[in-house]
Amino acid sequence: MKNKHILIVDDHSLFRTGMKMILTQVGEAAGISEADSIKEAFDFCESGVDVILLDIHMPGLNGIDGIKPIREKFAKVPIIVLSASSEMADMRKAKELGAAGFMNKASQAEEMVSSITRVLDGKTCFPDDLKTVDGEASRESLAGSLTPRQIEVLIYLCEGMSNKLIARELEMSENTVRVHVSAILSTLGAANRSEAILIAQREGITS
Amino acid sequence: MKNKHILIVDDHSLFRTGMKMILTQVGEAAGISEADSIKEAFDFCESGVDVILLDIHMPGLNGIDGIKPIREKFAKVPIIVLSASSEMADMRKAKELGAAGFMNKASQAEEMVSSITRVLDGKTCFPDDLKTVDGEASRESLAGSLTPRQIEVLIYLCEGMSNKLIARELEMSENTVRVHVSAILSTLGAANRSEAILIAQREGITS
DNA sequence: CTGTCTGTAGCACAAATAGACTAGAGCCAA
DNA sequence: TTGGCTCTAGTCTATTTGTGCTACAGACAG
Repeated sequence: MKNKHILIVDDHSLFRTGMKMILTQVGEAAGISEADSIKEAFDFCESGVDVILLDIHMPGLNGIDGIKPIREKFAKVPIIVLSASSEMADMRKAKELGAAGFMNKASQAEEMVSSITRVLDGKTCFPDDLKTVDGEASRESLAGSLTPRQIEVLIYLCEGMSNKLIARELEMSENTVRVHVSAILSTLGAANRSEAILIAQREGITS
Repeated sequence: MKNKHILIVDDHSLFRTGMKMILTQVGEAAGISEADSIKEAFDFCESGVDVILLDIHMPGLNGIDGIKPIREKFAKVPIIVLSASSEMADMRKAKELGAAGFMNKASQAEEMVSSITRVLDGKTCFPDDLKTVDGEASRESLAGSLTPRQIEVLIYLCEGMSNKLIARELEMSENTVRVHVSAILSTLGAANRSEAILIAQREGITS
């Protein structure tokens, strides 16, 4: 775990602190960064990290929907999904979307460290129960049919921001934001941005 | 906080670790114990603690269900309820059951420490919305400052409906809907209807 | 190499939204 | 009865939003 940079993405600062403690004590990681949202996580990814610990339940855009855009933009960085509830559905979804591992927040510290080590070694790490991703294939999530950039826009959209503000935030023109928003509305089947927020939330974003 | 014994009850070991870190760094507490269930918490109570930090969501006996028995057996020990979700219902329930405080797990460390200090001083500590006592008056924070008609409009607003649709639904002119929506935005401190939806959801106004 | 997809951005137009006004009708408490 | 509040409805702007186009560059697959 030496010379590795770890990014912890969780909206609970105390969890981040606890995680950081464990890692500094045991792992001698080169660096540990903390982000409290997908949005912020992107910024850290830009400056380079070796593994991401991503909480699955966060306000705004769900962690599970954050996997895809991160994977596509920073393909080399493995993601370990964290969850408080060991729901099979969450695990399977995380695996399908390209996560490298899945950890329950209630796990023992040693267990977590070994999982992270495994993933840093290029392996994957899922609970035993998850043997196969069998034919059922679970219905495609709506977020899955959005492009990475659209999801980024959706993140800000879901915070109630105007097109102008989103444009400033993502450093693109307002026109471009509109194109993305239009595409999002069409994909989600929403009549307006308010409905888009509600649909995004219903599809697992605030649950 | 000196000479005080703090008990952390949470099934997530990392959260306990993070909490413990914060407390040892800042608080010079005399002792910090960790329990991962209500059952175990009882054992620690026997040997005497000064305040209990109790997670509301735990496997087995729920935290919220654990408040009452602990209060009855160890009436002197104040309980601060911890939750990942700042649900108004949870807060209210915790208060009714005799908790001395309520903290969101996503709070900043300083905020948590000051909450604990308050409670150790014999005070209570609930989020502002709930601070005004009187049971039913507590809910009246934001929703109470809206007129009945405004709340009706807000309900449809929160379904993502346009002014035109709301007007049709409530059988009033679109102009009137606008007046109500304007008043709602102003009262809630929202910049636009999307923000109004988010605020209304957070405050539990429409639930 | 040739499409296709994605992200970017522009233009134009219609619709929706937000804010600042005025103003009347009805209700209720001081 | 008066004053205040709510609900209603209107006008008038200014801004935002949503849609339909075109266009180009980069990535990627066939």
